[in-house]
Amino acid sequence: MVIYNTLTKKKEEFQPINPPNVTMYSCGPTVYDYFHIGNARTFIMSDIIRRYLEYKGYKVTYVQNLTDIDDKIIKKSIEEKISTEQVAEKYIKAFFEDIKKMNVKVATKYPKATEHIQEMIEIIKKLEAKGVAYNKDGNVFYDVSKFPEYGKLSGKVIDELESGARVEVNDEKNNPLDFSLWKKAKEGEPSWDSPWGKGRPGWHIECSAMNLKHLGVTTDIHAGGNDLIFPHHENEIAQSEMANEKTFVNYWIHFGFLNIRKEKMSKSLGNFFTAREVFSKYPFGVIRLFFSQSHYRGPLDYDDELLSAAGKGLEKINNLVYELKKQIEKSDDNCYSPNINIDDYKKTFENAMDDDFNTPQAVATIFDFVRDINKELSSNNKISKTFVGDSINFLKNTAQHVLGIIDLEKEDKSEDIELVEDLINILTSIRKKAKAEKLYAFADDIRDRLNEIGVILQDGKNGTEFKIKRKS
RNA sequence: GGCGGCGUUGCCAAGUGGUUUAAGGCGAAGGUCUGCAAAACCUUUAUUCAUCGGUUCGAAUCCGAUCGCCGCCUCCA
Repeated sequence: MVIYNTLTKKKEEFQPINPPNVTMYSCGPTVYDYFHIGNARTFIMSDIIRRYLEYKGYKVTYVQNLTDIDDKIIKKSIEEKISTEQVAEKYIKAFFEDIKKMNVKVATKYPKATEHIQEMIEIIKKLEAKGVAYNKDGNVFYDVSKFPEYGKLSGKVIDELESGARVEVNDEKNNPLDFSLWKKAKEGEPSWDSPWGKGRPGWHIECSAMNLKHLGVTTDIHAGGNDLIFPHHENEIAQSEMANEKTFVNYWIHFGFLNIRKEKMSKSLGNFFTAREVFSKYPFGVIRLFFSQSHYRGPLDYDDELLSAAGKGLEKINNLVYELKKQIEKSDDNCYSPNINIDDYKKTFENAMDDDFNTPQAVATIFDFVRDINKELSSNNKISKTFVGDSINFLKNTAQHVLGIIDLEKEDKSEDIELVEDLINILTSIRKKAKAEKLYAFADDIRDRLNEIGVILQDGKNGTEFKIKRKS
């Protein structure tokens, strides 16, 4: 399996430090607001990578942090006249609701910044002792010039950054590129005691601390959006590698942006949709399929037309799932067994995913499979039970467990459903009589009205079948 | 100004030296099935990969130039 590593700008063979264990860190949200659908893309693609590693048999420790103290949270708490804790609590709750809707697997741990203040202080102390950090009246900064490899992730050169047009001016820093490790508390702000006085941590230090505590000195995989490469991840490397004197992360994975009309979706541009709006409009399978149909590193345009195209595609997969589930009940192993080797599809799927998580190709394999199975289904009445079972398992292992676009268990029948089915059967038998007497208008009326409430009637060779259209 | 990415059919999107006269999805056209539909299946839908040059026996894939689009360098997934 190869992974494209931002650090080396190359695809590299994936070699975990301690197989079959894999440690993976995914940059989580700052909980000051609902996250948008662009954030959702990185959370979902990160989830798919994690799921595929598990599919491959790795034991993944997957950590996603929650940034629950920072400038934006403080700003929000002032605006809403509530505490920063209350702001964080509200949006952490929303975060969990949202990722559940997105069918994102729960991480091993969701550490919070405010629960790691002591660990952060320890790292800063180390950096200070090594002369890499300096204290200016209670503000502690990292001296970028002391880390010779600064810029190795982003490909930036310190000298050129300094002459650039957009470097922040801050009189307290020795060098404009130096960044905050510890921020001195301002009047009324939440703060913690530290050797440098009351204050709160800078943004980057939390990830260094949580990685160290929950995943160890060197992490196998660290993932996040493209915009975190610089300065966030660059700074994490600088802090961690200076403090620990070991490689911080072996494989850096970065996700492309979700754009709107070719422009980056962002809070500041105001061109965003929250994940919760989008996920209440489309089922998770549609959105996850949409994301899976393009590569994680590339940009992707958000567009309702494209979402509904993905919806049609998903329906195709779900139709087959429905058909297979029906078949398995009535078939046995005396039935015809198609000359199709499901392992071939499995291999193709794995080859695609092994190549830097090429989900578009993996999805293409699933569609090939769907077409080929449908072909068998349309030319043969009954397929052997083993084959149907294997087909279901293929879809379960790929589309469900790895991509998370379908859910085979979801349709488990309840008693109410049985009653509904009996009622529909009564209606279809009445309709059958009407058709026999060529009362087509009457028959169509039954079909149309059932269709309106989501019950689809389909007349086939063996009589009328029905399916209940799933809402999500 | 520095750094990086991208430009493939009507739309989305894989492919990055020969197995590709370019996968898959959506759309469109025709057909099978049907009382009519729906679903499903079959056929068709890029001799061409922004443009122009070059390297090579061979390029969408490598090199150079040009045009266009986007991102990072400030919080940002």
